[in-house]
Amino acid sequence: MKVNFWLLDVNQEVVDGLPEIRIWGLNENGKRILLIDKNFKPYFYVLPKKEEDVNILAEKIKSELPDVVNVLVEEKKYFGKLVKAIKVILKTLEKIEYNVKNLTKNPLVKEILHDDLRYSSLYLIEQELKPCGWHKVEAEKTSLNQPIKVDEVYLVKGKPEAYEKLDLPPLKLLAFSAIYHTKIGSPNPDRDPILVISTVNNNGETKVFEAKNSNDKGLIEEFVGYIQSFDPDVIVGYNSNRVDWSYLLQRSKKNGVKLSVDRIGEEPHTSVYGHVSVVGRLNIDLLDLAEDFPEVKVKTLENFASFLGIKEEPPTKILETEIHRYWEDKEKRSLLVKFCEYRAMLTKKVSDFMLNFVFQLANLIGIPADFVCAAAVGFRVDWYLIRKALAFGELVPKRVEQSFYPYKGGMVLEPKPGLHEDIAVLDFSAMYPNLMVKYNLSPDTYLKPEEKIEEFYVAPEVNHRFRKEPPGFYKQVLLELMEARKNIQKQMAKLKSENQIYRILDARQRSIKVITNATYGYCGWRGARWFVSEVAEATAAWGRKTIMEAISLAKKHGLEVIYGDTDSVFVKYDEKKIERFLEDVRGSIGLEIRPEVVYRRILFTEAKKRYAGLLPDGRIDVVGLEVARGDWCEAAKQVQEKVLEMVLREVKPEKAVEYVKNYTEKLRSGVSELEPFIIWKTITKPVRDYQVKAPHVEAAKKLIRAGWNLTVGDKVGYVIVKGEGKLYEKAVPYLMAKPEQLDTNYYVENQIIPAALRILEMFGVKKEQLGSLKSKDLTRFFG
DNA sequence: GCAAATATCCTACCG
DNA sequence: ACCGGTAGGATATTTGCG
Repeated sequence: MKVNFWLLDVNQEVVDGLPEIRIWGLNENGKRILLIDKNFKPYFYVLPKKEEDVNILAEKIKSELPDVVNVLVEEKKYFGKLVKAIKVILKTLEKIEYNVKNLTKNPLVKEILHDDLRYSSLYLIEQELKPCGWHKVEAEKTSLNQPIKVDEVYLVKGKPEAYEKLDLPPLKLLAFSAIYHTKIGSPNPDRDPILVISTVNNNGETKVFEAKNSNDKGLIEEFVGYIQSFDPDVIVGYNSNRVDWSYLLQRSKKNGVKLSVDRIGEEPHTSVYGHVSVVGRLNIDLLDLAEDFPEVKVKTLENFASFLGIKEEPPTKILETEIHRYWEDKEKRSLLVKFCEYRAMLTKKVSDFMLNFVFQLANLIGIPADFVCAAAVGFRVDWYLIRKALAFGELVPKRVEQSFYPYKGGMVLEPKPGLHEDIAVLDFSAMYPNLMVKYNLSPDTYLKPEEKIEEFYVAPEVNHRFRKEPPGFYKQVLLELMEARKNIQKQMAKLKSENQIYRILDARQRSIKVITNATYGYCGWRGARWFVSEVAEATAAWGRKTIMEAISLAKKHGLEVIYGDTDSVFVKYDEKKIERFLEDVRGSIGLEIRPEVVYRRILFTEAKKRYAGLLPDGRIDVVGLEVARGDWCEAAKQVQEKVLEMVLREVKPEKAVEYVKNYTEKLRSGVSELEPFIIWKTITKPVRDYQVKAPHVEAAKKLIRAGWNLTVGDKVGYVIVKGEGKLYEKAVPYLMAKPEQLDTNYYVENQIIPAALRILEMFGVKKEQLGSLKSKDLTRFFG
């Protein structure tokens, strides 16, 4: 019989020593199904050192190595070159490692490939199965003797076939949030129980599980029981991969409870990319997705939700340090529970915004959704290319850390400082991808210096050569991506934006854009499987040539160029001239350049990559300046923003001077809250590895000493307090400081005034006018 | 011997 | 654990000065 299904998750099992693939899905009737495929055999490729040895080697492998089912000599491509490869098909997964080790020592063997690709991922790719997409397959009903949480189990008989259908099946989703007990520092699962877990499902039903007398055994059992009875397809949390699942596992172990939350009655386990796998369900950590939004500086659930436009205030604001007091106070405990419910509800709402994109990204990349969320951009591109490579008959290179030389990147023009009126920003659309297509820049088209052929492109400055024909791997992939995106946009144009299909299409085109734009960065990444530095270097070189040509054309058309960065030119707005210029660029450069925005007024300092402009709708765009940064305190950023408003909207710098002066005077008299003065910085390496004593590192050490878990990548929020000595001696985690301790002088002199002066010094303003007490002349007298 | 000048470290931004 | 180009704060080290 034909079975249709939407692919949720996939995993591999070994039954009686033989590997099998398990596909978890939903069918068109909304039933949960499991498909078991026993037909796919593990394999790897062997490349001989000398092509003439291929048959001897193949024979040898077949006769001498254990577990080999079959050996095929195939014509493949490797970095575009035709090669003879031996496909070694095995009966089990067990002997792969042994055989690979054995062959590595064989003098006839040059390289072994595909043994580093997971069996279940290879299956998805080889069978052309796409996660979060619809397929049909010939299968027959079967049953398993282990208890499995699905409506039907099938044995796969044929090759699955994808079909186009955009609608999602009726997925059951469960969002959860947990609160842990602790008196000092971070909660420790060895010591501190789980106090509350709250869940919200996609029907809006809320559940709360509470510890009884600080014993969380019952809580865990009830939580597990609820997951089993609600039986979600998707579980979402926030920071669940790193924190909640491991905490739950450790508390379960301590309580002698089995955390069987998956569909086969087993416990969650950590998988690749730090992702926690729950068999048969998608376990999605929304924090992984927050990493894709650089606008969100401190990645709390609340900040992420607020960025997405979810305006929900917490019932009570509870700091981490206050949790145990709320719990121990019988009257306040309900507030803590409400707070947990609020976080679960926020998690659910964030998932409503994100899931379409997640599903479309998984569908495009071709690996399960929970997997794709946890993978960094480089690995997403990697998996996309692996799938394309197999379709093109290309062998997949291994991921090896390559030696690496820095190379020249994009070109940035010196801005013309000051205020300018009516400035148009014109930029090349998808410059790097288009250059890669235009000049066929790809790992397989790169010509080494000794290679002699007739038709090639030569990159400017760096002189790398690339064959014109045939179209390279990157070119084919990029053309396909760009074409697909155009088609989707055409379909979208026919629909209304509130239509569900429109939203899915939008998510799909966004996921395509992400991969397209990451391809250049990927090709220059030394960890990339298809890393050839010359490709990245040539792309950047062509980029520089292109923008320089655009600049000289702009000048030829009488346009005054104010600034430019990589793929953009900022020119004085003149409709007629710009029109002729754009036309000329299309004709003589052959790439499309588009008007992006016309700023009514724009301010440049002498610095590159930093400016602020007044948009036609009255809003202000701030680029690169302190307002756009996460490592300046909120107060300084707000002052700078106010200053920019007065300068750009009203052109009244003197008004801004008054404002800043009043502000600093008031600030010097003390503050009542710390929040606007917290400075957030990331800990980028283990604290003992730092070569200098930096304020944020000293603050981090204080937190660690107080029992907080701080790991690389975490942000530390600190304030500067009054006292003697170096700045780093006065940096204190904000949780450990009181408003009256704040070193207001530091904030005036080193935060507010520099941020304001950055703008106002363009108008000849001196820091003394803003209330600074520090000046070179004065220190000479008094110092 | 000290302060100014310069170098280095560090983070976060732009495209 | 995607690239290079860039700014700017703070600390560390060197230089200049009889």
